[in-house]
Amino acid sequence: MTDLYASDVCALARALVGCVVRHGETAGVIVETEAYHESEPACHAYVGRTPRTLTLFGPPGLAYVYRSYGIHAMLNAVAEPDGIGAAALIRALEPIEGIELMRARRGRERIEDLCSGPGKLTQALGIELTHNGGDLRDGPVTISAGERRLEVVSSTRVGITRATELPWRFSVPGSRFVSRR
DNA sequence: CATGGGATTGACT
DNA sequence: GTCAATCCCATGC
Repeated sequence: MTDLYASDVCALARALVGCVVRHGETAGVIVETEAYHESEPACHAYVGRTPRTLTLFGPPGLAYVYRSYGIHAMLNAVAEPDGIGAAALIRALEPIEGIELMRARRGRERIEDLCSGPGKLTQALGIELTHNGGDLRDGPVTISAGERRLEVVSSTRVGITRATELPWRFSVPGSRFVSRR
């Protein structure tokens, strides 16, 4: 895992599928990710270093958490060597621990509704903007190797308006826990 | 200092 | 299918 973070952001995004995100009592297996790199305009780091994007340019293995649409927190794993702005967005999880707590935080019962989207999973795991800049190897939010080997397919990213042609979305085919529209 | 947009979600027609 | 919620911060005057 440690070496993976420093590698190419697409390789990291693909490798993260099947890994386990944990925060406190809650945890889930990653089933969907997307890669973002400073060289393409969909990435926040495209505009260069700003107060908001500082974490993206930091050392690999950090959590980059930002607020989207004024409402939702988004969890990313910073990739590539220190000084390069890139990160893998965690888009969906299969819930495995703390499911009752997730239900309470989400106000939903169906297990498919708990973590099937980037804004949903941060709410379910209780991840906030204060976790921005934290180390994913030390916590409080951690990512660790999973036990299962999952099939992974790539496709185009969703919810963006620029660089929409890049096949930088990675997901488990047929999983009922991926985000859907 | 004012403004506008966004890697989304859920409620509603 | 449409649309509002809501806030950080990048950008421009």
